[in-house]
Amino acid sequence: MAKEVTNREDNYSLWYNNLVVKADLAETSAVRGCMVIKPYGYAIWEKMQHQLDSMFKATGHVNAYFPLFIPKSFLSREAEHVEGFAKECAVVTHHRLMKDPNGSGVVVDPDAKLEEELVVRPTSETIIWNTYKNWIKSYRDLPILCNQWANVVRWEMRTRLFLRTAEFLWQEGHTAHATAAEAIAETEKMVGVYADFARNYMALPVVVGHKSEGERFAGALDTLCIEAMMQDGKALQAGTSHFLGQNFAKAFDVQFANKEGGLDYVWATSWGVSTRLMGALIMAHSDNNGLVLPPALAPIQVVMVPIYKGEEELAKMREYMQKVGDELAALGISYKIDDRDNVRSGFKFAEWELKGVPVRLTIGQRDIDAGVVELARRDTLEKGAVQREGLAAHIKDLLDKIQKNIYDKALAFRDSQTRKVDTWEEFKVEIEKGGFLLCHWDGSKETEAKIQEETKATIRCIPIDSYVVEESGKCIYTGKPSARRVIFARSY
RNA sequence: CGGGAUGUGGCGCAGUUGGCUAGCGCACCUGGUUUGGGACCAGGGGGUCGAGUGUUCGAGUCACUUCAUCCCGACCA
Repeated sequence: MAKEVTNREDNYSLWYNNLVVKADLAETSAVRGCMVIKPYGYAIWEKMQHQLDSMFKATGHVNAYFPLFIPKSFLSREAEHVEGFAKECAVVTHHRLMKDPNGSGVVVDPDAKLEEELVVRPTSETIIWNTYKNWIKSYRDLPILCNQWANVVRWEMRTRLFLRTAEFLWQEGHTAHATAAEAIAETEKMVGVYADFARNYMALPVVVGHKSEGERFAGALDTLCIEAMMQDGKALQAGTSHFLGQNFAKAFDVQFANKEGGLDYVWATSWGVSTRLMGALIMAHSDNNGLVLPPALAPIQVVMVPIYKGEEELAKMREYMQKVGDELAALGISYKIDDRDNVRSGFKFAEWELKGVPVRLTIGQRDIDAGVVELARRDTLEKGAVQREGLAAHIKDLLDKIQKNIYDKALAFRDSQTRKVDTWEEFKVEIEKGGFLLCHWDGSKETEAKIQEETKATIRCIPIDSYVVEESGKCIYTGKPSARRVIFARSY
């Protein structure tokens, strides 16, 4: 039988697409650019959601929900914001269908035209700030620290499962503060939460940094981000946290009475991560055998496959494996007993590897007799016998090791693909090889645009916690002075 | 919206210069033998060839139109 997954090395895009489909994560839908997230894929997303949500709660945030539809006029209140999103909005113009008078089927009822068109939210700043206006009168009403879990629509020209779909799931935090300092602190705090989540749960090494002016969120004064590197050397923006200044407060006239009795505009932030994180997870760790899930996000951490002959022996195995399962559950480890009788064990091995389950136990009569189980690690593909005695504790320890190993491997890869480049000639050669290029840049939007035009490389971020190189040098493109290096890369 | 390609059972494909009953692999169903790395044997079901028009005695195959999808650009979390 042919391999389910094509080789990463042959065609990274095709490999990625096949993997997503074969591992039962998602598939394209009948609607252009949209995606069906299948139960297994959604289970991973739910793990992410729950972890992120608890981290948001721990930092004082609460959840709320705002409308899907945004009056067109709201979007245009903030000039840069509308410019950034206008080209990719889905617009609702009518509210009723009718029978086609000239044939069969239905047509849009021309009499049901909306007075004002509604935009399906590409992001919720405008509708939320229009709401916050009513919530905020005094400094005593601040801060407001809300998050919403929602879907948004951005009508992209070209889509790719998880990484860029016309509709996607995400969370968006929107906060309101009395002072700029407090809002900036919030922006920094939340990008820190994202970095923590990416590193410790997704096992994804990320660089925290500032976006350049050209890459900044439409309407923000500053955008902080986490940037990751995929196994093909391309960069992926995995999360953003924006300091919005008073732009939205001014656009929606949100003022509050300060302690001194004067009126001030509110300071705002917004921050979000999306199902794109699923794409990052898949592309960062998977190999040619399929998905590799970090234990912290694996819906199933341990799968047990019985080896048996006949009903009677299967029943015995079930009983034996259930005891192992109970011990695992007692330590908070999720497991699955794959007792399907209609597929062979070899098939099961391959299938669970494809789905990225971190640990597999194979148990047959000869293991029981010897007081061992066969244990296979997904991350290293090693397998060997482990004593039945103390098995659950051993696995608990092992899951931590696997989590760390996956992170270390990704980090080592990223470091190996990151290098300093000092001349324009060298830059043009190196960018073709992929990876992060640490370069001096004169800080201008124009230079960044020209470099992008000529090489398709963008400034991923001005790093603040990894690859920080504060040194004077000359811009690789213009030769003008520069005080630090920034990260250039091609990106998704 | 520009450049390129592809549409044939659920999926992946073959189908020579138009020709007879449209094939193959995987998957599926039935029976049996198997079961420690994606089993094997036998039997079986399922497609009018993206859609439309035309040329022809005859079209999966040729022409035109149209739709859809994918890739490369522009756009992007």
